[in-house]
Amino acid sequence: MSSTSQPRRGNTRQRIQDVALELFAEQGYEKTSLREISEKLDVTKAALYYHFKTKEDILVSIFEDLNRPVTDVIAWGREQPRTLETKKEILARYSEALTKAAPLFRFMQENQATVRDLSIGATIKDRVLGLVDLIKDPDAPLTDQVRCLSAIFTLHAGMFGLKDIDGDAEDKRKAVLEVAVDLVTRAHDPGADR
Amino acid sequence: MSSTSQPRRGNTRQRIQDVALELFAEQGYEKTSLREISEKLDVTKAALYYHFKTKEDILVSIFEDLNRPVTDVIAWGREQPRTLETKKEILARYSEALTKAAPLFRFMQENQATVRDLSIGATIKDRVLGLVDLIKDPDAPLTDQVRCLSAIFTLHAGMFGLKDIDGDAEDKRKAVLEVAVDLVTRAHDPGADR
Amino acid sequence: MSSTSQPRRGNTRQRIQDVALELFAEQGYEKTSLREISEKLDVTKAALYYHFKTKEDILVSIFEDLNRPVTDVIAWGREQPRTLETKKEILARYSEALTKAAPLFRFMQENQATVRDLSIGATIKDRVLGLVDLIKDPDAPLTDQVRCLSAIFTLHAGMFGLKDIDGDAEDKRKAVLEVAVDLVTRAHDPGADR
Amino acid sequence: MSSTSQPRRGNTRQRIQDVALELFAEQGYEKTSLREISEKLDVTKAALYYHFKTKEDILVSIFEDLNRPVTDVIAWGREQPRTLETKKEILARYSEALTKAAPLFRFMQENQATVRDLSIGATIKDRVLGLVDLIKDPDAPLTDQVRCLSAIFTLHAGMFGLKDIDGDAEDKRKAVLEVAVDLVTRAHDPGADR
DNA sequence: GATGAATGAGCTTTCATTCAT
DNA sequence: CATGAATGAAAGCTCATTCAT
Repeated sequence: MSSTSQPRRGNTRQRIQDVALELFAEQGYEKTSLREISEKLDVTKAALYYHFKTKEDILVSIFEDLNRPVTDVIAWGREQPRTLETKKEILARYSEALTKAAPLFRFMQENQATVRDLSIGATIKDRVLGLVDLIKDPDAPLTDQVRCLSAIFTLHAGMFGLKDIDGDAEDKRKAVLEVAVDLVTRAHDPGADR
Repeated sequence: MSSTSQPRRGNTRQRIQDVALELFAEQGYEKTSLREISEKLDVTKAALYYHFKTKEDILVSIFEDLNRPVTDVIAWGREQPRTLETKKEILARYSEALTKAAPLFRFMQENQATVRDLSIGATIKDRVLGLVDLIKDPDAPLTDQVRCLSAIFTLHAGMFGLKDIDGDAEDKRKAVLEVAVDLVTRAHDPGADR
Repeated sequence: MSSTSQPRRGNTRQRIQDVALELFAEQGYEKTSLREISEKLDVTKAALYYHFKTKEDILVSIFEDLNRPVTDVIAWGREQPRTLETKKEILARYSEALTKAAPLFRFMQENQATVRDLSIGATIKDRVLGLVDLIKDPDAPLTDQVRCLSAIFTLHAGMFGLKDIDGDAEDKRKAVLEVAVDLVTRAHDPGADR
Repeated sequence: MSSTSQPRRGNTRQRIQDVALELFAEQGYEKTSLREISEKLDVTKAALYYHFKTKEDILVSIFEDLNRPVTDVIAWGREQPRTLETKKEILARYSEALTKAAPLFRFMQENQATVRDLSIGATIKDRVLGLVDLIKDPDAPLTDQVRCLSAIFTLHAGMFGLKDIDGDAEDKRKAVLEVAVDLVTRAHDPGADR
């Protein structure tokens, strides 16, 4: 009586999150139905409702779990002096955080319209804005402010836009980080090399 | 004779496209129903089907109309010498094209997951790749290739990521373009100032 | 100015009937839409409404045109003496009428449920009953009455049920007729060869 | 505890099949909507989709359940010697099978055009052809092959074509069977009484 | 003799969600 | 810890039909 069936431990909640994220990232949030998730898990739809209150709640819980590292980076950044060194370190940590929870961030990137008016929407926006604020100087020339924004978006873009360039994944990540760091450096210390 | 039950003018097709794009951009493709579109136009859903074969077809038709300028930029770029001047001009033209059809590109940015497996998905990917190819040198160091990618994505990001920075819209556009040009310049002529 | 387009004569009504019957027989009445008919004819749906009042009206008109021969057979039969010779002749004429308007009768055979509550439904039933009445003797033993019914249905079945038997179409028709005649003969003159 | 809002018994699936078959037979497949079925059952349309994947699936499930006896007759026939006795027995068993699932077969008879391109279409054709093959000799004269076909169609026709002849239902069935047997007998042993 | 534009009703299907067991 | 059965709402889509031009 202990064969064929699933690993009967209390890890169902986790499994739901895993499968859900996989499908959300692959197909988008709206196009993924609870039926699909439950079938892939070989449980009933009702089982999902035992573990989560709504479909949105599944996504929120995933987000809350995986977004922690990013929150941490921001929290950490807020307590550091606003030096160039700090900014570089923020980028490095953010890059790493993104990489670790790549499927979630890919999902968020590709489902902005959906995510925007879900409850996490505001959170996400705040997060990115918080990051940018740590890096850019509101009194700097517009161009330099754009550079900082661009640095963050470069990290984002680096996660998906490089599939068609060949090279080792880690190498690519480093190159992306380097470009971002470069942008922020130029923004931080304008005139340095122009 | 200009009131109640407006006299079926011949511009319905255009009006459908306008309203649809507006709603698609605002709420996302999936969350915009044909009922919503038709109600806003004060026609029946069936009327939409007189003008378009499917919901997707509405989007495709909008895309085909508004994407033309971008196609043109790529076509033009392909026939120019691959000089730095050309690259700058491409960025400038692309920036302008994006601005002119901002709602469409905002929509595409925020609905990537959806758009990906619609029929226009491939077209879009090709378009961006085509642009990047015009700008980057496949034999350049990875970092410089990333710079080119980053330049394009900076233009994209500039359309929505700057709402929280104040300043005149046109000023911002120029700043964004300047950063993009700078990135490409550094990629084109590496070592210049490092 | 007289090339590419359709044979611009006033034969549209006829062409509609032809195409409609073809599609009705092929796909069934309900599954054939007016859009399909009009597209195949390269006219608009509205054009169909110029020539016919409703979809049903198209079918009715076809029926009225093609059913005439059968009506004639019955009318003729009613004025003949009720001899075996007459019955044989009725079967022969009916067989011929069926063959000539095969698509219509195939259609009616395969769409009984539909046709039943169309306005022609009653007509059709009357027609078959009328035929059977000409052939069977209401006072004959049940078995012989069934033989007469069977004779008629054999003619019907012969139109479609023989596709998997090989042989010349006309040969098959004759064989079918022979069996039908035989059935009626046995019913007419019971005990003859038993 | 037996009134209002009946206590969701476990027989809903069966009830759906019953009501569906009733309506399909009465009005035809296309003209019967799921709304109609669900209203007659006092459940929602969505409930139907809990039990069946599609409208077609409802029909298929009915067919699979009720067609079994016919399949059995053919299977049985295939293992018997091809004697006249066997053939008679096949007809008898087939007649009985038809009678027991009369509504289904009435439906199939009257909705051939519809059923033809549903997934059961091929099955049905094979079934009739299988039966005919058990009875007719492919080397016999064409007329005798027709007799066999006619025998089978006589059984079919007997189910609906006799409503206007009075007499006890079982008597009529026997008469029909007798005529069919007679046809096959004459086909099996040609020349006997001609 | 036809078309262009539209409608109203209806269809099959899908979805997130609920709740008694 | 989960299921079986069901719901209410809505979606995308198709159809026969109408009517001014």
